[in-house]
Amino acid sequence: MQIQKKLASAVTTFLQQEHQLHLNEFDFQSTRKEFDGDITLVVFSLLRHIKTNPVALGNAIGTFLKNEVEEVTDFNVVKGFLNISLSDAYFLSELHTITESKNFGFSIEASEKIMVEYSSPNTNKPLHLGHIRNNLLGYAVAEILKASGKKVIKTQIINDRGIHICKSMLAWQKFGNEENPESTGLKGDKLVGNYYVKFDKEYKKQIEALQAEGLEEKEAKKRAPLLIEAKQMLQKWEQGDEEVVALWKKMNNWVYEGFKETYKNLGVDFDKNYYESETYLLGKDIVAKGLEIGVFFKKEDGSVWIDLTEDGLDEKIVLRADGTAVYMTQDIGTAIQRMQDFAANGMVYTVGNEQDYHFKVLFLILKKLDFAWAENLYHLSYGMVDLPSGKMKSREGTVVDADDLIFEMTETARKISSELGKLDAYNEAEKEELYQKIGLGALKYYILKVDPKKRILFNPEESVDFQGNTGPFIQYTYARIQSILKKAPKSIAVEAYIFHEKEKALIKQLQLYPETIQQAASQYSPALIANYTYDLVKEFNSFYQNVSILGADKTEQIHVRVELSALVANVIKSAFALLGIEVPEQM
RNA sequence: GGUCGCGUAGCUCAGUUGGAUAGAGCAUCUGCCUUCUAAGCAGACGGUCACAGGUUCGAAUCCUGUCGCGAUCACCA
Repeated sequence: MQIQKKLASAVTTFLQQEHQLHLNEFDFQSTRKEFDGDITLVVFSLLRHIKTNPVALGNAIGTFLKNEVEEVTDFNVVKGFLNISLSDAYFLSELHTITESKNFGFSIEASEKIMVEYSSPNTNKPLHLGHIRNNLLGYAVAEILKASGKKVIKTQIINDRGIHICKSMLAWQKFGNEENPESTGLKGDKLVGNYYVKFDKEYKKQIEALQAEGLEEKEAKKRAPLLIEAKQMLQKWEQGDEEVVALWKKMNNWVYEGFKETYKNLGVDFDKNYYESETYLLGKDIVAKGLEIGVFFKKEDGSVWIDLTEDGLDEKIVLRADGTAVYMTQDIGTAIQRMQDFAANGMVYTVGNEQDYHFKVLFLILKKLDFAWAENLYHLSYGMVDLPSGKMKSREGTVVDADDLIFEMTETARKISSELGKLDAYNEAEKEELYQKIGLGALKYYILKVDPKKRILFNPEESVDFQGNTGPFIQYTYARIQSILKKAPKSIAVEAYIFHEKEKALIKQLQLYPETIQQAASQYSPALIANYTYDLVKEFNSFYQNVSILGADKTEQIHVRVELSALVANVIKSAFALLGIEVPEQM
């Protein structure tokens, strides 16, 4: 903030003149509501350098600022806090500055390029609430990074191969009767997911049968024919067996069609998809090279490891004894591939906190392999979404399905909107669109307002709120402002003005938007944007309810208040766009 | 057991380089629609900031220990 710099430099001058002290950094904070003033200098921290009474020092600085800085109109000192009041002229000029700035809050795009990975689903089951959190976080962080001035490439790696994929393939082959999305009317990902569950059910039956014959559980699990067949199928797939590959392609395509629909409904997208089937062998060369230069070492059985004990971690395998790739091998390869493809400066991985250790190791390995960009890798680790009953488990059917949840949110929005009955001007199609906006807004805000690293307890019995600190509340405020703007007179220039306290509070809150974006970007936290927006909206509603805008006494009041309202609306829209939430013109 | 994360009002959450009397929403209660949309506003009630020490002018915030919850420690991903 400009004024803060100006005040700081004045304080520097004061300390130099009066105390022969050279200080540039001071502790400013916004003045708390219960005190008079707009900005506060914390005098306490200066006492380290000047042994004096904080109140006396505060008064001296206050007097100096009032005389020397034209924006300062008054001050008061409470304990060690110097509360400074700023002039109406200052607020007026700030208001105009914000109005005139293009893309207020956004930084100009620099050359730095960041890849953001998110979603990265398995192709054997539909997306669930956990994926929703992942998708919303990844998308929002990508948008926030863009706003903060970075170039961003959104990507995902689709986990389209492996034993778990073969399980659903096998179950379909055995029990599917050639069922397909058309014949069943099921979404492709749902259909395939059903067979994944089916596999597990039949597999468990076989285990039980074997146990009844006297086998130990562990042994029974290994010997169950279905698992053996699935493993064989995986081998065939790796050998390129035509029939298996054809089935694999067919079923994966069903899943992709399903995902496409879910992503569309969720409003997320990607610039580039990577497929594990195309990348899982990458990394082997790197491991070979790393072995040569001594970053890795080989054990007697031929497996390759890295010793991270000096870094406080363990030994970690990077290649199996039989020479096949593990997850880590693939991730090393994919990271390098991506950097080659896009010449990015860094990468953000949106992956749950259960993989904290994996990414710690991955980043460390890449550093040891001496890739410069390895310094700029970040694991956007987020907490699990749990149910009151505990963890969501696809195989046990205890998941909250993404499509179902989106549908239910839309239905709730429909129900509430109908009861309120304010939408007579809309036709049916417009109403549908609005219910989607509101329902999704509620869901997205509900998830994004929480600090990513905290886990979320989602209770399906208690529906997501539409009142209070919620998406719809903020959307509603936006809609209200639009209604005012439609009725507002043409704007005129206002030269002088006496501000209402609530107007000043709004300008102060608006000023925080640019730094909030920077903070959210550097901390990879959409929650900061959500909380900022909520504070802004809360402030606006108080203003709206207590101060007449279009019915104000003086014309300049109408104009300033309309201008202020328009700015608030713009920032709501802008901030919500960062969260992937749309705003309605009316609701 | 080792490592990492979390613990703030009945519930869900803010509180960011350590700052004033710890804030919102939900729930409960009280007012406010004849004025710009009441999905709102104004107010009441509600706290041992898990616990115990320490650092200092000042700690929910930093340090140490304890307890509780979660994750992780696979030739799984």
